[in-house]
Amino acid sequence: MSQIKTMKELADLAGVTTGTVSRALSDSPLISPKTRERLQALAREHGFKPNLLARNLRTQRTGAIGVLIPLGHEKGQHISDPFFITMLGYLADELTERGYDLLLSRVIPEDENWLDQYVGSGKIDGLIIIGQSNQSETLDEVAARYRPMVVWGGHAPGQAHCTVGSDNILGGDMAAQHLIDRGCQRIAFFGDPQALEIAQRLEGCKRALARAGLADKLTVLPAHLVAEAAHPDIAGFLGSVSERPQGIFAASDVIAMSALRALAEYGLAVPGDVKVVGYDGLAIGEQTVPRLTSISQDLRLGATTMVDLLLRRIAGEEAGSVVLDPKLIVRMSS
Amino acid sequence: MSQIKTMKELADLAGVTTGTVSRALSDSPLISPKTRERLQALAREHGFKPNLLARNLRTQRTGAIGVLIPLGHEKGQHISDPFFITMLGYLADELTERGYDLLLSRVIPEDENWLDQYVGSGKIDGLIIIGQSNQSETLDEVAARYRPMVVWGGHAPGQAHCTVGSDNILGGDMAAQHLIDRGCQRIAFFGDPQALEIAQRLEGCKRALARAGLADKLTVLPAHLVAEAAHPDIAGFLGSVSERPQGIFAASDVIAMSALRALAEYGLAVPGDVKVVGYDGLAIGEQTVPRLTSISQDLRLGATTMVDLLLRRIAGEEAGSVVLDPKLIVRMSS
DNA sequence: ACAAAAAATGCAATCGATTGTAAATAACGC
DNA sequence: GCGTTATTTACAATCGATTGCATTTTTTGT
Repeated sequence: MSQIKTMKELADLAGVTTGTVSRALSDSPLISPKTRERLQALAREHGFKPNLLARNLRTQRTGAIGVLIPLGHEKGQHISDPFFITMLGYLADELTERGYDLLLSRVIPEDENWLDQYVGSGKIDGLIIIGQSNQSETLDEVAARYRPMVVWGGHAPGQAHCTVGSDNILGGDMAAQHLIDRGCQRIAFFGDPQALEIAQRLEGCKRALARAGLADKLTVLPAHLVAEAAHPDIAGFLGSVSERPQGIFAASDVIAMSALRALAEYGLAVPGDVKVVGYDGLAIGEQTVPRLTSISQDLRLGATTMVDLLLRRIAGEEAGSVVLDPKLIVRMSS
Repeated sequence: MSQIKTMKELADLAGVTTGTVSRALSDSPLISPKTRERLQALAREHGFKPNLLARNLRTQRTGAIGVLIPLGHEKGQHISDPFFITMLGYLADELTERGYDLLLSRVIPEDENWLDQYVGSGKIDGLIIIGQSNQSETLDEVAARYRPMVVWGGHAPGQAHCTVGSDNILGGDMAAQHLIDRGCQRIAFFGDPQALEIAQRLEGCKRALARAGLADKLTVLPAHLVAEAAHPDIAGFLGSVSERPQGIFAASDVIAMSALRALAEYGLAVPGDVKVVGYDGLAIGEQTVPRLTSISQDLRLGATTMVDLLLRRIAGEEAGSVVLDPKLIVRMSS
């Protein structure tokens, strides 16, 4: 019952060669059922697990997918951000279900070839990147020579990298339209449009307002994405603004939560005095007081789609970007 | 400028052997400064990155730490649970800072040797497990033969596996004492004591109540850990209980958030009618309305400590369990 | 019972790096 | 200039599995 660590040991024990053991353990048809049984039993008995590194080296696949979170324009942003975390959870579920491991790295894009560190190191079969941050050009460049890569984020015409994300313009439109339907005339947008996704949401928001003839009633506050940083932004805004907005469209649920808190601190009732709509549809929106109305992105579907596309790209197929439908979830804050 | 993929190619190009290239790239003193310069420049120029799998196979280390989340007693629990996620983020920060990758897997312990799947597969140098769930025996058993393993969770006398966690008994005591100090006479504990950590928090809670002569004023509700499942538990409890508790000690912040929402739905003011204390001190507690009082665990320190212990164990040193001090963070809910 | 076809196993190269040791080259003293 | 010691570099084994091909064993047909 000594510890069997390698195929050689097991082979010697059974009086065969490593080739035979390898075939027996992988249910090769080239092996007789009898010896297969015998070797599998022996392996089980001694708790033998083949070394995956060696296998991967030989087969040239690692069984791991890299997940990268580039933190370009928001240094303070943490992996523990609810959005990342939610997406990460879904990805982990999806990947482990298909037999892949998930290699997680947080990257601060400092030197320019931060992506090349990963790609071609042989550790991963493919790459999923959560959020474009402000690195769209780098992503485009790498996408040209590294195929198995999928990015969560906004899709723009002429973009070279494969993305999955919701229709941010439509989503922004829906959010603003909902506020208008609820009677809001003055609307504030909270979010920094230097990120592509947020810029698109703002664009949709403007479109809806223009349609309703309220184009000049919009205020844009480039709030931070990180909750701790967003709160002072918002509190400052609420304290200084002359005409209070009747509706707030926050570019993410995290920003919306900060807004809810700031509003409560100013003694403003939600949705009585101010109505609030977020974006993402995170589960955490169920737990706020009041529960948060939001544009939902169906991140589970997004994760599934990203993994699908990625595996097809790994297999050598062509697979283009996918734009998902956003959905308005009306809860209590509007 | 063709793509150089292996050392052999680079060696041929430079007219040396792979051994020389290997030494040059690893700054070996056995190499002349001149050729080292030359080879390093050549490698840079052609964007050559050594294959990590091959290196790892040879050096017998992988540079990756496995992080496992066993979901024993709560199948519905998701990796996207705020606590996991927060811990995961800190671990990712800490590990990447020390040059390790983080290999994430969610495991549902079905067959008994779920842990052996991981250990000895050669993919990881060490293992961090977040939460004992109801798998303490398995962990003890594996710890006996697999050294580089650290577990987040409760520490009990006679435990074989190395743990990092807060002093749950003390933390529970502090939470209950705080509620008592705030004038609460009837106290409810929300949490399922079949998990070790929660059982210990309850024990501390009872200790404080006994000290104040309130031992018979405690109600225990074995609420689920998952927010979606906890809410009906709690709403049902609040609807059916004859004497409303004045203070609620929730065994986790996630449960506390569900409690806040349920209380709001019943029209109960927090902290006016009912005071609430959570456990974990998650950032998300800053965003609730009202902001949540909680027993903080300093998860960042916990992550640092786990990684420290793990690396020492990998190096062959002995390293025992660490118990961290819990801290009361008073916010607005009590 | 024997040749031919089929099945099972052994042999050895391979994946891409690392590293101990041997060989070749350079540096040095006298 | 030659022997001797230092430096450099080349050679080849190694990590642990996979797999094409050669070889042996078994099965089948007659």
